[in-house]
Amino acid sequence: MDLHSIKVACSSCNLRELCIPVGLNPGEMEQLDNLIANRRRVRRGAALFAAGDAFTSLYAVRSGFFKTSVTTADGRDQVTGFQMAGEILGLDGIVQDKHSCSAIALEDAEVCVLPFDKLEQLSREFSALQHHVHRIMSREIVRDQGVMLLLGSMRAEERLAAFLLNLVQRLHARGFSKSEMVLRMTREEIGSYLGMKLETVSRTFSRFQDDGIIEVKQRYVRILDPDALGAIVNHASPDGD
Amino acid sequence: MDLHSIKVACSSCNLRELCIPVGLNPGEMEQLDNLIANRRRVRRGAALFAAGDAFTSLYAVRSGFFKTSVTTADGRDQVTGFQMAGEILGLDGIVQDKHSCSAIALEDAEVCVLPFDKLEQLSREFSALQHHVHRIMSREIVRDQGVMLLLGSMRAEERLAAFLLNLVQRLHARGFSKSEMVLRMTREEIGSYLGMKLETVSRTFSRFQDDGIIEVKQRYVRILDPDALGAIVNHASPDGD
DNA sequence: CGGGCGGTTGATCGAGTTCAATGACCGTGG
DNA sequence: CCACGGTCATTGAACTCGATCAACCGCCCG
Repeated sequence: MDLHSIKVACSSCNLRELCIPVGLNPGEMEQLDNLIANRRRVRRGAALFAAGDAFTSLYAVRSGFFKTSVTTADGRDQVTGFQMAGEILGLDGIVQDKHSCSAIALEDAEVCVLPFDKLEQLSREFSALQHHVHRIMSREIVRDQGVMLLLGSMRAEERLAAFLLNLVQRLHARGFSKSEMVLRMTREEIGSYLGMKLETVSRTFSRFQDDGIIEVKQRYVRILDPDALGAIVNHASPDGD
Repeated sequence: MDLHSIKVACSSCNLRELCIPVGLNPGEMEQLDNLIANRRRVRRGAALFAAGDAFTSLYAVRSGFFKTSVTTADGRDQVTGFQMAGEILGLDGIVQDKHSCSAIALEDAEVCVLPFDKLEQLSREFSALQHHVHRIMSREIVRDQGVMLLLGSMRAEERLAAFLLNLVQRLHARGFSKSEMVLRMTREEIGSYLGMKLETVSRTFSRFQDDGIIEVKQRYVRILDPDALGAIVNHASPDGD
């Protein structure tokens, strides 16, 4: 029981500057503490929720790392995102009262469970919380637009460069290095997310390494030349203007 | 003045079964009527809002047809969606109080302006409206996941087939034909949305026509064999299982 | 120490892009 | 009413990037 429902407080959480509590005053945060039913542990490889599951709650990642993916009728699937501490999972479930994607832990993880009916109730009382919920959903929409841009109009090198910069930037916001990281996902998962095959991901990593832009050793990646990476992202055509 | 701010009522709108009012009782709908500041006309080719514009309102498409698109630093842009009557525009603006994409009218259009602060206020009073706003945002997130799936893991034929079926289905929900349509966008815009070049779009149209699946004449499209189109979408590999 | 999963690298292939020319449609003005 | 210009669409031919097929490596864990 203790393992699967641990009472915690947003007000004392070290993610409060990144997670739901952002911008709430102490009184509002206390209400939020009452909302959070419990935490839930998810083992590496296990699903927090799967496509088709009934929707009841949103989840705030407390520790660990997730991927979300959608699946077609014929079995192919597409990774739609990777989520780390402080990020919110489950927004897809609201429309149809069931989840349309699956969330799988890529390493042992822990999430805070936010029963959605209670969150709505509390949002009606506190306009700051209400607006914050709206912002979180809008942020997800904007993020998705960015992924569409990436998938629809970037070449392999640009996609991987954008992916690495995005990842390291989010890790940095959580206190990790600005230039080093250990990837939590396989080449195949990166490929699925970026719309390319695992071999292409691997080759592109190698090319970046040969060019002295990054250092790669399996899951470990170090960015040596962030500017070069940035230049790759927003400079498609190989002309020199 | 009259041309640009026309008072209207959701309660008497013929889109009330598709738009914001869905599921609201008469009292709630009356409140909604007070919310809607006015309508706004947008000429073909003009922007309802552009990336970077201050966010103040959501917009419900009353008539006409829009595209939304995002632009990279280096000038490429990606069409992220097409919107028709009853659909909501502007959700991307909430996070940063400014729009991150542009909405361009593909034909003369009219929208209902929904000031977002007032919508939030009203949502706090009426939980049905609140939940409905959440559903609209979640629906957009799920739609975006579908586009990612399309862009990340489908081939040209599948993308176009999925696109045509989606479009005709939405038109049918609005009382139009189940099999015929006139496209409001160019081949280039379709290509941008689907992550392919206009020539490929055109060639794929021609191939579908040669196969007797559709009839195409410029912007006019008639679906002759919807099942074949459906089979193309969720049956990637050309093996016969 | 051996088995297996994940990753790298090479060789070949092909879907879709690119470049280019032609054709259809539409509004405008002579 | 028709000629003209412009935009949008179609089609062909050559090319290219990334996919596919295949072999091998290396790291981790039992």
